[in-house]
This record gives sequence, structure tokens and C-alpha cells, in this order.
Amino acid sequence: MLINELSKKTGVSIHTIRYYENLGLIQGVPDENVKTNNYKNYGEDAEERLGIIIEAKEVGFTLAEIRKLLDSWYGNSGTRTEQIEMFKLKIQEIEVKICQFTQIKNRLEAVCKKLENGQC
Amino acid sequence: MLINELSKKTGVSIHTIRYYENLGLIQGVPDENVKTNNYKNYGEDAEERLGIIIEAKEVGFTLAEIRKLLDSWYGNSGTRTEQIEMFKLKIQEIEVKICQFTQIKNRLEAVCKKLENGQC
DNA sequence: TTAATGTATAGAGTATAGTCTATACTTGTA
DNA sequence: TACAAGTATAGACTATACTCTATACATTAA
Repeated sequence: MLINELSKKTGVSIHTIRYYENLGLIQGVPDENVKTNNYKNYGEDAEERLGIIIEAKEVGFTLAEIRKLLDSWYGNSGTRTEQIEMFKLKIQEIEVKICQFTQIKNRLEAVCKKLENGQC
Repeated sequence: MLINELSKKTGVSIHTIRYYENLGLIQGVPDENVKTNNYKNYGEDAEERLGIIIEAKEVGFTLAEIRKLLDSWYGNSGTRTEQIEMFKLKIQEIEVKICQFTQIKNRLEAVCKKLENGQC
């Protein structure tokens, strides 16, 4: 598919897709059959990678981190042991984040209850 | 306490504290007894607010959101009903985030296991 | 074939969140 | 009293993550 379709499918703007492509997060390839242009084609892999980027961004990873994540995910870098280390580290980070979220949630809930009971 | 002490206590740089103060997230007050300077004094409230800022930032709130949070927290804005609404909304947002984190964590764990079992 | 629309590339502009520098005044210690 | 260190203010600079503009070429429908 061309960039326009990828954009519509994922909800990511064409500009942003190109920005991600410049950063090496996804990659389109020119169609060998078409010699007249250098339009890039994006496959399901690009779509999937974009999906992961969106998800990872939502939970607070930077694009630099996501790049590393994708490289490990798709085995573009590091030995298997390094990849496993990378994933375990990320899992730990996420666990810490979940913990922090739970804490601040409890804090907010406590304040909320106080407010509801008119104790403020 | 003066800005230097506040910085040391919280681990937030003097520059950043001033930046937050400009945004209205915290506030120091000049000492009425000292007429020679306009050095600002920061109380425990400022320290506490900085603590909340740090926590909230860690879980992904923007400074604009944190400002609203602090205003509700300390009752500087809105009716009680509005405050409760605000808190409930934030709690919901956090629940969604925790859910997203759990999902991506499961995803990472699955890939990790595959890697460990040599299925990649 | 022409006009509208789509694509690629490069580079400028924007928003957020700092971070640093310059200048000027104040305080505290030798 | 001199001087190092602290403080305030304003403004410049940086990094991240876009977002937009300009230019040029390609494609497609009328």
C-alpha cells in the first residue's frame, strides 16, 4: 500500500509516518515493477510496526526507546541473550510504572473520597 | 527555606523550580521581615507540591494537566462537584493506562518466552 | 492533455519541558 | 571591606516529537 492508505489505516498522519521513517522506525520500499517513480510501498509489517509504535508511545516510551524495542522485536540487532536482556529490562520498567500508577491512583481516590464525604 | 534548600530537598534543579514557578505550579513568597532583598521563601507546601509534580510527571501527566490537578487538589479552582469530577476523570485515565501497560507487558513477556525457548 | 490529486525531499516552524547564560543585586565570611 | 557564593529576572538555547511549507515530479480522471 502507499503512504496514504497506511495513514488512513493506522490513523497516523502522512507527515508523522515520514518522520518515523526518517528515524528508522518503519520502512517502505520502492516497487521494482514501477520504474517511473520512487513511491514507497508499505506492507503489513509497516502497519504492524506502526501499531506497536502507537501502543508504546501511549504508555510513555520515547521514540528512541521504541526504536530499540522494535529492533529487538524483529531481531534486527543484538544477540539472542542481549535481546532477552532488553525485553526483561523493559518488562521491569513497565512493572515499576504500573506500581507508580497504582500509588497515584490510590492517592487520588483517597482525596476523592474525602471530597465526597465533605471532609475538606 | 530558600530556593537552594528546596532544590536539594527535592532533587529538582533551581532552574526547573523557577520554571515551574513561572508556570504557576508552585509559589514562593518574599520574607516580609527582610526589606533588603526579594529572595523568595518556600514552605512545606511548596515542597509537597513539588513532590506531587515529580510523581505525576513520572506517570505521564503534562505540566498543564498537573497544574489543573494541583489546583483541584488544593482547592484553588472549581466547585466541589467539579473537583470530584476532575479527580474521577484522572482516576479513569490512570486505569486505562494501567490496562495498556499490562497489555504491552504481556506482549513483551510472550516474546521473551519465545526467545528463551529458542522459538525465534 | 490538462487539472486535480498524490508522492518525495528538504527544510522551516511549533509545542513542551527544560537548561543555560548574562546581568545585577544580596549575603556571608575571611 | 573585599570577594566568593547565593538569588532574581530575562532571554537564549536544546531536545523531543511532531507539523507544515515549498518544490518538484507522478498519477489519474475528465
